[in-house]
Amino acid sequence: MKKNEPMTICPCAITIAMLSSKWKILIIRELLKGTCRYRDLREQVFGVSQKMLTQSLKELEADGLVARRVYPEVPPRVEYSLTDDGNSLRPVIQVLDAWGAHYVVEKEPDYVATRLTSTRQKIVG
Amino acid sequence: MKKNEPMTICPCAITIAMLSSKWKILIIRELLKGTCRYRDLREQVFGVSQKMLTQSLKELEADGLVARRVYPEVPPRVEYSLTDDGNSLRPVIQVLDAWGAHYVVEKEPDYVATRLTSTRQKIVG
DNA sequence: CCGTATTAATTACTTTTAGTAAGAGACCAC
DNA sequence: GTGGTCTCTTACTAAAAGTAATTAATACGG
Repeated sequence: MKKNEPMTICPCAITIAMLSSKWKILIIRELLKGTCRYRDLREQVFGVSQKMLTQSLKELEADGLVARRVYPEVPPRVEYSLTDDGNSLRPVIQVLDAWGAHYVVEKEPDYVATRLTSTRQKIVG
Repeated sequence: MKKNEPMTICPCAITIAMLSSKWKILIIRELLKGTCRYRDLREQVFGVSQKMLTQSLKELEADGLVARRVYPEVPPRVEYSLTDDGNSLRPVIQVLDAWGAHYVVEKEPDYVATRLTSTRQKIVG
């Protein structure tokens, strides 16, 4: 926790910073399937609140991973899609997915479910 | 946000649940290099507090990713290492690492540093 | 002896982040 | 006008993370 030290940036940490918060990864995972409206994401990304969805999308846009397109209609229509940088996360998401699937098989779904619903977040969908 | 719905577990979400919190990933990244004492981790995982390190290690142990071995000495010696399941995360960490490195090259280090030190966490090391 | 150093935690407290729920604006169909 | 749709905001609460001080046990220097 020392300050004013020479630091080198750890690439792994960058990825974590960009994706931090479970929601971002799940949002990108959904967007990998194709362009989505805000409403679709809210339905598909199980458990995300409107606030966190908006906030996550804003940050992802700022990081250049997600593109936002507003259609001047009423009711409003906003479409989200992945940029090239966003799409470059496909193999990352795939590996996360594969490891999770492997872990379930190893440990039995019930065991994993216990862990998911313990002190920590209940991520499902 | 509906309740009492039939749910299927998303493998990607499982991975996120197991690794959630930047510290766990950075801790595992360090342990991939070999067995470590608590003290080593505190030095190598830049910025982690004793509390978060202890807490993260406890959860990782509970999830079967990390093994903890205590030597009855004074001052105490506790060694941490990865289990087989923990080691199976190597490709995951590698992909995170690779993507982060690619992102830096794409965006220029200064730009990335800005993002890392904005509203969100300052992960370096 | 007595104070100091060491290691792996823990505890109390503060700050930050996430979650919940309600509302706002803009227009159209009825 | 009343209700409905859609994308956000805002105000508030709960949970998680960060900070800093403290502990237990003992060896070691002087």
